[in-house]
Amino acid sequence: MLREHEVGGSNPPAPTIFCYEEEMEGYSVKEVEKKWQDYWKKINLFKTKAVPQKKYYVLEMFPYPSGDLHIGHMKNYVIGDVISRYKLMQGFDILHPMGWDAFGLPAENAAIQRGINPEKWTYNNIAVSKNTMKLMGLSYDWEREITTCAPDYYKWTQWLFLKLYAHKLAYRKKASVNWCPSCQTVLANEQVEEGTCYRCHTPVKKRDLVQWFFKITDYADRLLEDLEKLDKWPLPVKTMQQNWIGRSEGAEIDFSLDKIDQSVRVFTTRPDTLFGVTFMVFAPEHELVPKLIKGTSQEDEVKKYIEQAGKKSDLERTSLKEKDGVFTGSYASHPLTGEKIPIWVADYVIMGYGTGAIMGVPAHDERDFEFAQKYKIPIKTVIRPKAVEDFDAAQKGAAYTEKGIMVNSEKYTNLTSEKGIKEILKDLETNKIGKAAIYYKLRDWLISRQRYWGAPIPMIHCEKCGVVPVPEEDLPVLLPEEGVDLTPKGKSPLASVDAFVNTACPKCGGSAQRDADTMDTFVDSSWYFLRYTDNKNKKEPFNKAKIDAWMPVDQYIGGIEHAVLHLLYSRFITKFLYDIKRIAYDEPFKALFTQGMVLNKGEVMSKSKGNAVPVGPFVERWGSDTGRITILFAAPPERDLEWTEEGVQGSNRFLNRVYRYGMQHLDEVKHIDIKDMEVATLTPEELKLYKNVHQTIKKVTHDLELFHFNTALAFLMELLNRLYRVQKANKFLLRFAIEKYMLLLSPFAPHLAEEMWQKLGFTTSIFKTDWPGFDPNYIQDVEIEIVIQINGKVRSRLTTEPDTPEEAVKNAALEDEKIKKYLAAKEIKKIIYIKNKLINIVIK
RNA sequence: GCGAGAGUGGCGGAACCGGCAGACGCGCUAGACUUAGGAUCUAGUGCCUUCGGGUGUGGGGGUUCGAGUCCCCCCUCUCGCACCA
Repeated sequence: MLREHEVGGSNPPAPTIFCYEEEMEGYSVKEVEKKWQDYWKKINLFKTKAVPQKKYYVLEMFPYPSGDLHIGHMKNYVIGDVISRYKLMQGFDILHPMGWDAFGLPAENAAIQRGINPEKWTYNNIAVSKNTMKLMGLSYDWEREITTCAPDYYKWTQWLFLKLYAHKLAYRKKASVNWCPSCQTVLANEQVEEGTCYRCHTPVKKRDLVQWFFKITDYADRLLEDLEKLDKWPLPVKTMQQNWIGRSEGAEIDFSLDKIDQSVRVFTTRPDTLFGVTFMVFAPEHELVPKLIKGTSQEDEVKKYIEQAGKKSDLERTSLKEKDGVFTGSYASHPLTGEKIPIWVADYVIMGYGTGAIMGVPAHDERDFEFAQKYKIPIKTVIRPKAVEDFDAAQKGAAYTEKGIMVNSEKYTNLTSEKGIKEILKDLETNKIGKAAIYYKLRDWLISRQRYWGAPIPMIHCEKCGVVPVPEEDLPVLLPEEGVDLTPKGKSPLASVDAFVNTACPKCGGSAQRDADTMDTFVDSSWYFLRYTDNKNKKEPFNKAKIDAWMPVDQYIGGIEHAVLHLLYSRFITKFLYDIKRIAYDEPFKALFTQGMVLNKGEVMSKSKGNAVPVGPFVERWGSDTGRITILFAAPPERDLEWTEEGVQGSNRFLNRVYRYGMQHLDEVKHIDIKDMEVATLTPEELKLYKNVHQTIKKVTHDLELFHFNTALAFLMELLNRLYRVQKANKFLLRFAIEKYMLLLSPFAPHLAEEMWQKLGFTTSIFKTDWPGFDPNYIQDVEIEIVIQINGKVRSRLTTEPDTPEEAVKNAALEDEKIKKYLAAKEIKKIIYIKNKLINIVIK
């Protein structure tokens, strides 16, 4: 018995596992798979057509080349490979490329820790990964390979930056940003998970820094609305994007201030609660706070509070903490009643959303309620539930947050919330103290990184001319290879490379400095799927005709972890390129499939956890086909999959059985042409098998369309079991069954299917053969079983021809011996007949 | 707290519109072939049973001739968001 740790290990393989057919000497899976991989390459099977007629673009998320690929990676690629081969056999012109998301921190860390050049490290890893992919026999067109850290790729990433800049969608601003102290760089909002860095899970800190942003918020509405177009995306991903964009409709309302001759703007989704405002809260970072407290008795206390709040991380400020705050000693006046409203500072209001100031309506907002209770601020009810005449939130001890009927609201009293919102907005607008507004949770995409191994931001800082873009013809701005100290010091390593930084201003020719930051690697991957369509173009990122011929991606496959990262960024960049008329589609991925993870001993398979099963040694021992079947059969692909030794053995057993069956009958069927088969001469038993083949073609095809690979394989196993049970059969029928069987199996176990195909005497690749169709005339079974129920319980069965009329079935059922026994002296109330399925006799 | 998804044998998982629950595989049991079996083949395998049958899809109720599937309530788990005004 193999122990689990031996899977893919270095033990010499047992010969019976290693061979499809134990009797055949020197016949190893390894050699057979190599043979067909070489053959596919030789005949250019996966070469992309320059001009596709009927295109199909299938793509798996490209990996970061960390070296050894493990089974978790393999799952992603195998799913894509099945689809690609299936579509190929259906006559599509396929684009199925692969590449490397090659910029990123691990290369830099390896360089720091072990003194290896990041470029060298990365290209070594690419070589290893690529070699492993070749062992898997994946159907990539390697001519289309791209590498994001190669200058001929990142030149165009920089080009993209310049285009965004030209359209005012790339800008620089000072902002409070997320800083990861471990990675020593800033992060975009999407890259912070529960207050920690998505990569290393160190709690992030806030820092005020000048950084480059992409204005993704300009696209918030379209990114949200167009989710509706993505009917072939999984709902959870769409929901996550929807929540992330976080659109809310409401109003901006201005409150005038007593201390200074300025008003403060708040955002609220509930203008109908305006009469319930009993206080205001400003975020500690709000720009007006210093002005408000200047010279007051509260000044010191407020300053102290702000200072403390500033020290806390986001996590400490938000999670599970009782709200606190301080009174500023200052007041605002109510825009409609003129009432004096006390202004507080509290860190439950954050600068990052809305205007950084809120109107406090404790009666109708849970957070405001909690705050008001703590500081004994009045709670004034202005909305009542429709069904309750006199409602008081303070008495009830909880905020009423639903919509309802307005009360205590002067002329608006007795209006519904919906009506009241409209009326109040109208009046605010007339008085120019408020208007309808829509706010988003989505923030602009912070793309500067203070690290070396990324695409340099193509910008130059000139004392005279300000920020000047590098002219397009000067791209790429190359990363310096010499004299770079990579040790993180909180600023970009490039900043201290004089030869890189010092340059001439493109505008005035005077001395100037290059921007020393590099771009977020998610910028690299936000457009890579476009480059595959024209990966060798030296003049432009892609040719218009070529990209329009291939885009959008028909089927994208990857992990759900990119739901609001890569997938959102890619949609944004695609829409931008559509707007500047570079591409004809404004959504990059027509269909998305998110596969589940591979677990080993209950934990996600990963190198760092030490439970990764590397693909190389595994394939070496068991073959790629066995790995593919194990992955595809064990669970539906969207679900997590527990990798087990038993699963591997079962899959290997299945493939051996397929091969053995083929070999057993090879002599018999080798020279048969199925065109000579006469279905009319088949015996009833043979006809049944013939129909089984047609039924299997139908079911496997159907399941492939739905990504139900596990059930498709179950049907193939079932058919194989039936074939084994047939002792003697018509040669033509056997040939027919084996041929169709190999075709159906080929997307799943391509090497074995190709091998058998050749043994059957074919001289062209099985993948150049049409996917089999079924004859609808041979789908229905020769005879069917009808269940006889009494009061819904199965009591007997009868066998009959399909579509037997109701009367005949009824009579037969009533004549059934077992049934008769149940019916003795009972009154039949009614009989329900479901054609070809069951008959239910209802008795008293 | 909000949002999404899921709960079916010893295990992974099947079951289209409400119509035979447990396909297929693993594991297990017995047998065959064997020097051997960790190969292969055959048969069996939800649970209980007095061998008639009873019972069974997280728990409880309901609709229906009939519910894993539809409706209501509750429990558990996974994932995402998390003071979003």
